[in-house]
Amino acid sequence: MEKGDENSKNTANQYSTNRIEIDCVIFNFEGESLKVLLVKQKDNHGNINWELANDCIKKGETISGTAQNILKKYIGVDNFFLEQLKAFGYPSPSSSYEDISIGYYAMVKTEDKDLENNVFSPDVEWVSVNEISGLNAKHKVILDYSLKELRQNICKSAIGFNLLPEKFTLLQVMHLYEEILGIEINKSNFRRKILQMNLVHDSNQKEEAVSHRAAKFYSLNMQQHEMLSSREINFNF
Amino acid sequence: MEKGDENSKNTANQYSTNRIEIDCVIFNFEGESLKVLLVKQKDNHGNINWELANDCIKKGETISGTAQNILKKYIGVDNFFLEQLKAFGYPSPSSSYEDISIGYYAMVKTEDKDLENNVFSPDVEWVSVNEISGLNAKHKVILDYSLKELRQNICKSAIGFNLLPEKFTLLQVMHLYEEILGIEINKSNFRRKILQMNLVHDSNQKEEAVSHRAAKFYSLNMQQHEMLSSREINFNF
DNA sequence: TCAAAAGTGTTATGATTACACCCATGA
DNA sequence: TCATGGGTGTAATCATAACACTTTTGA
Repeated sequence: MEKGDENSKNTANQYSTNRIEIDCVIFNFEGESLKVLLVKQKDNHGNINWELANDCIKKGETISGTAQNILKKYIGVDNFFLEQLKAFGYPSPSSSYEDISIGYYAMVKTEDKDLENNVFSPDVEWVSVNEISGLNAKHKVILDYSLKELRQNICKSAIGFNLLPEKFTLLQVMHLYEEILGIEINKSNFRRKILQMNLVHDSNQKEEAVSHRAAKFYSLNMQQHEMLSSREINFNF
Repeated sequence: MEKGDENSKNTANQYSTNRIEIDCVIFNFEGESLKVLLVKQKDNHGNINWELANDCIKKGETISGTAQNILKKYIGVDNFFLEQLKAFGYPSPSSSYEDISIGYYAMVKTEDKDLENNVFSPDVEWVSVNEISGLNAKHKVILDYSLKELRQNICKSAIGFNLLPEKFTLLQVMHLYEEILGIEINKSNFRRKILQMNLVHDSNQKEEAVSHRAAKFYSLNMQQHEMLSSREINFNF
């Protein structure tokens, strides 16, 4: 129980020698469905296994810097929303110290998703959150946690708009909330609510070439940095 | 940017050699004020410095296990609420890898606080959150984050009751919320709200020897494990 | 009998819900 | 002209806020 009585292979004795990895749950909203970027990996037996985008922390990198670099590597663009979830510990196969993952979640705008081309590796896929299978157990825990966090946070802040293009229709917003929260929302009540929040403003543009009345495009009435803190937003449906 | 090209002093090469510490913000509600346990520490120059209860991860310990052991060491009792905040990174004085703190916050019931005696060290103090000074910068960040988290979580779950004795009056609950949220709450509206939530039940006991009308004691109508998940609680004042 | 805190009741306001309806457009 | 989705209006219901009031107790 006293300090300094542990094995000290590491230069920083007295400190633990846990292995640390950064894992990113990268979200995208496309075709009415919430998707996550998964990376294909072959294990020693040649079996295919999916995992979250991840990397270890490089010399000189901060932990959030590592997460940002993972995003840049897989997504190419660099206007994304990124926030830490928490640290996850799990038994190490090779050490008596737990392995540690620091989980992050990110959101990428649909319009930025000329991603398929940018991604260096073909072993990458956007998978609907409802259709994920073969994700390793440790990453499944992080994914589930990120979904819980995402659901909570889109209700108390405007971060959900990071999944939509710059210009969007009110119904797109509604479908986003319906999909992520797994609920049905009344259309007219949703419109009234979001409009009187003064959160979006009319861009004076309309849909074109749709086979029904064209919807107005709106854009978000808020700076990126205001998203998480500030402004009392309450999307309780 | 490729894996495995970093310096590999550590046995676990390819993995980083960040130093990790577990920090605990331990809350207590006493005499109408929210307090935090701080530990006195002398730096190399003999100056007094306060820090959060902390330790490094011992061999064979999980990260949450380390946090629990910190609680046991400083508090003595072992029925406390404990939850992780997140991982914090900050520049290391001695390495090009960031140092990492995994922050936790804990709540200790007032009645369990025959703590002053149990605590092994005299260099420990309960300080009102409004009166904290001399806390080192890294721990200040964690403390501030824990307060934000605490404020959010007591509004959407019943975890705040972990700061109260088993039997409490409705006004005690109200004062707890007023103190933590830094607001004033209307008494009759608060009573109506909490009673119709069916969250507490009348214990058929009353205050004794008070120089005013004795208040009823209530107790929480919920199991510990239900606290965080489940049950739609909404303490929006 | 007074002060202090417990505890009750009432009304006004505002948000949410449910639902019916009209509008614009391409096929 | 019909189907489809965009968009408006309204009445009922429910939660909240504000505030005035009564009750119980020890000093």
